[in-house]
Amino acid sequence: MSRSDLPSHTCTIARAVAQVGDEWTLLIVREMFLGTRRFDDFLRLTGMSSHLLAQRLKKLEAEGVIRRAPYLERPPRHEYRLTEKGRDLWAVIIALKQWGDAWLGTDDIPVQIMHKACGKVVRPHMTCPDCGERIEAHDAEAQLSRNFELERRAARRAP
Amino acid sequence: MSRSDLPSHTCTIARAVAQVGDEWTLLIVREMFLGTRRFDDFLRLTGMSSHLLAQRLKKLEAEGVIRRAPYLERPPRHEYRLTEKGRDLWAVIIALKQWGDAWLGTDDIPVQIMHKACGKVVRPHMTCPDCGERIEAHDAEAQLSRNFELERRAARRAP
DNA sequence: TTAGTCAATTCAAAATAAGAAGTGACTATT
DNA sequence: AATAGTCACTTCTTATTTTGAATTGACTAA
Repeated sequence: MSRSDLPSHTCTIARAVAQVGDEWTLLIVREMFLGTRRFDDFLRLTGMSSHLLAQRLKKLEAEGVIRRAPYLERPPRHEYRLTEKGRDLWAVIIALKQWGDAWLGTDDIPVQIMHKACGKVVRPHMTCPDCGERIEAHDAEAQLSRNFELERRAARRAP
Repeated sequence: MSRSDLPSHTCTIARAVAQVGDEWTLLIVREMFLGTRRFDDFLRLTGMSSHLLAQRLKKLEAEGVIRRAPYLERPPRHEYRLTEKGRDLWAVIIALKQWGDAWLGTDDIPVQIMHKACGKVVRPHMTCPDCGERIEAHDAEAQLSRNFELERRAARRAP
């Protein structure tokens, strides 16, 4: 069985994790939501090495999460911006933030979210779109597709 | 400036990322939400190496995200379960799932979420707790604390 | 002329991960 | 009783990544 045949890779969670489930990548995406656009700023604000930053930016661009936008022709300069696919990662970053605030925070909450429509600082949470109630782990049950279920059964049998 | 002084580490998002922002760790947590509890099952269902699995489980236990629960004394056997802190990662995993379904999915959605209260399969999303509206990236504005803002300004100046 | 900015690339050394094999305490099967 | 199998790991060697420092090239500002 090859790596990509594993049930972990049929799963869209696993595929998402393969694209953005990496320490530096998530920090880059956080920076983008805070408005950072330039190579040197990413470097200084995250503390990562330039080598790795260049690599990650290339990967994210190839995946369509960010795009390079030239802002100067001579010398060639450009900035990095989130694509729509990238902006859609907002919920992931916010979920991490809420968890961090709840379990790893101190008295100071470094980043707060203001809902433009309300004008208020809020703590967004996961909601059922059907009944409008907040959903957490114990309110939900995971249902596996037939396909996925079969793959997992096979994987558990064969080592 | 030492690594832990970087503004990336004052930030609760960065701290969350340091604890769980890693490919294999996120896959382990996903497995736990799917009900997996035993070493060998994690191995087979994720495809990771036993070395790395043992290491990650140790780290997650040390951080209080999971706990070892003995279920047999002789031979000593135990399983791994999420703690409350671990279960609180649900929103992170679901946010990743929604993103994966939207941007990396095929026709088959491998994992669906059923809201127990409704009995319906739903796609949870981030909501403003104040007005109850769905929130996405463009509806929100990040506000940095005075402290965090100052740290970032310093980091941008000093390379 | 010298220093500085920006967006990288290059290179050696250190850290981490992969993959295979082995371990120890059992249970189940022949 | 001997052999095979399960579970939860650990150990080992080899390969891959990451770090950290230095360098590059096309400019601008003092």
